[in-house]
Amino acid sequence: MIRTIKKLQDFKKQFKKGVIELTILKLLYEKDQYGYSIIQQISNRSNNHIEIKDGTLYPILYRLEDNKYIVNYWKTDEASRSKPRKYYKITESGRLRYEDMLKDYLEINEGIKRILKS
Amino acid sequence: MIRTIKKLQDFKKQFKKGVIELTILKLLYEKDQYGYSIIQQISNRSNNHIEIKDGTLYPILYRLEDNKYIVNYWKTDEASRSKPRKYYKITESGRLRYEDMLKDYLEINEGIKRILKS
DNA sequence: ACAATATACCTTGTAATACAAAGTAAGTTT
DNA sequence: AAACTTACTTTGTATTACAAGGTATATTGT
Repeated sequence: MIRTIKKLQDFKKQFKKGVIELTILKLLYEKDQYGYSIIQQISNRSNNHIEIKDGTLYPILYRLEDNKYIVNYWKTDEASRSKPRKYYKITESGRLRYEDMLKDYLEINEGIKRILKS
Repeated sequence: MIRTIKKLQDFKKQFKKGVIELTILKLLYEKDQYGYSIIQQISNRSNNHIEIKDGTLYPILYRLEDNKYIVNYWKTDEASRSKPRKYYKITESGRLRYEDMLKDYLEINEGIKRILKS
């Protein structure tokens, strides 16, 4: 049998699969945000344990938008900037999505915990 | 800008990415097992919250084997069966791999928890 | 004022993952 | 004998996060 040997993926990267979307929805659930700010918040609130790349974030935002979970609008901040930032806002269906995801996440997490202990 | 709209993947499936490997290594860390038994144990110990398909498990086992984290041997059980089963055994490097993965898993998990609460 | 860095957004291509769906064959149950 | 479960295998596919490239404006240091 011929099998090409594949290098195992970095596991931090693996563990992030799926949960990034969950964390993004959570942050937008809390308040409207622009992309760059989401990246920083995820990094800060996770004590720098979770870092996501902008090249990862933006495609996820478009995906969420295509699926009507979020919508965007451009906004120029009063402060000093002249250049507007692209803000994202969660929709009602996005909130439901988040709640469903969270439920499943907690379930899977509970299951894993049970396997890992003992 | 043209983007093909992609349906978002079932999230239970997503959350499993990466952690399946971790749970398999954990079970083999405990004792030698054959493939089918691993599937059942993951299901049982997770209270049926995590179900993996045989078409998912076996390729992972081959992957782990290619990477020298596990080795296999055929064994015929005394009991009654005449057909041998393919047992897998974790290697020393597999144990290290498990410990590294666990560390990262817990770290990511802690980070996510911090983002989700509040 | 100028350079360097940070902010903010975007796109293309790629490797890895879990699964569906198919198959083979030997046990066990009815 | 038929039906079901156990046990292992393979091929093809959708999705995901990222690397690596890009553009352009804003801010900071000297």
